[in-house]
Amino acid sequence: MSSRICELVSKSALYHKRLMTRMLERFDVTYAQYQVLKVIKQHQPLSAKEILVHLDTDKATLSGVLSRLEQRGYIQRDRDRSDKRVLHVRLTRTSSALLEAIEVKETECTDSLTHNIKNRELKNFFNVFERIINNQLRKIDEIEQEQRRQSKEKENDNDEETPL
Amino acid sequence: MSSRICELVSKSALYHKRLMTRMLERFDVTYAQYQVLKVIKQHQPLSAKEILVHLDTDKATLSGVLSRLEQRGYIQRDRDRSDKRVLHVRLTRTSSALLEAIEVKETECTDSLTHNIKNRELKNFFNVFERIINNQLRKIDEIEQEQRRQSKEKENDNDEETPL
DNA sequence: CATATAATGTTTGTGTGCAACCTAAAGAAG
DNA sequence: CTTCTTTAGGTTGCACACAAACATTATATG
Repeated sequence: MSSRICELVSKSALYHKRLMTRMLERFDVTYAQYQVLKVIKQHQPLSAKEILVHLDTDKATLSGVLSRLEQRGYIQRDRDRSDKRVLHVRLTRTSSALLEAIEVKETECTDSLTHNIKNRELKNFFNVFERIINNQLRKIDEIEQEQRRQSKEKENDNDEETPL
Repeated sequence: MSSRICELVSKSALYHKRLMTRMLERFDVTYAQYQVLKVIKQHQPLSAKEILVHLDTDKATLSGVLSRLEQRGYIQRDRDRSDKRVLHVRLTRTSSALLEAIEVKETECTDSLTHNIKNRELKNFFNVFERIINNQLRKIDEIEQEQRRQSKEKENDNDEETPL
């Protein structure tokens, strides 16, 4: 029965991505790009690191997405003058207008997901879902610690063979 | 509020994939590969097309995964003698044994997701989730039809310019 | 039989997702 | 000032998602 959760979550995430991709097709923007653009819009100007805080993705992935967005003229990347490591990312006029149009379509899509679901049902749904997600996080932690222990043991074994 | 669904679904799917990836790390198998192996185990021997029925993925992706699985000696691919287009895919001894071990770990992971959730709560959760997924599918259909109408119109426009 | 069409897989190209490594700049310690 | 460490971001390599084009083999149809 528990494995049913994984099926539903995976399937639903797949469909969500598919829906967004279809919706974004005619705007010629990918879902990942749109998510980044939204964050930029809400907080611009901001650095790459700040974008990451809002997105649960990876800096390597983000770097690629930003490159493509800049190439297409959707964003501007400038270095900070006092600290030349950090970026200042902001939208261009083109993308600001584009985002307005997309956001309308997006709410249309997300709203359609709940039209036959009562408020009370939804509330319980969220409640259980959040507990499940916490369980996921806990289990991930548990496994990562397990791995760390094992690799530390291996490291110690190596130290014995090749000491300082 | 509806957009909260998308957040939770995306986040949970991400965590699920992360959990499975961590769990599979020491078996040196990716999550996609494991999913394919599981389907093969349950129905072997079977064709690539039949694998796709059980997986909601793409034939191009599957082709790559199967190549890698074959390279590592986890599966065997033979052509059907009477219809040389179709494959007969089956596990090797190595992977059969491996799968047994992995499946134990997997149930351990999935079971941990529900340990603090009552049966009734879970039942309601599934019920709502399934309705949401249906709504997702409906909306995807709606958008795909919209796109088809638009591309058909464009096609007609082209026909007027370049008739037979 | 010959040609058109359909079915099964593979290949190719673009965009992620993610780990591992690299660079340049900033800060800290001596 | 010099060296060590940390930080922001970029690059590389591998696997996958997915669209589109392709090859091969079957099948339908004239």
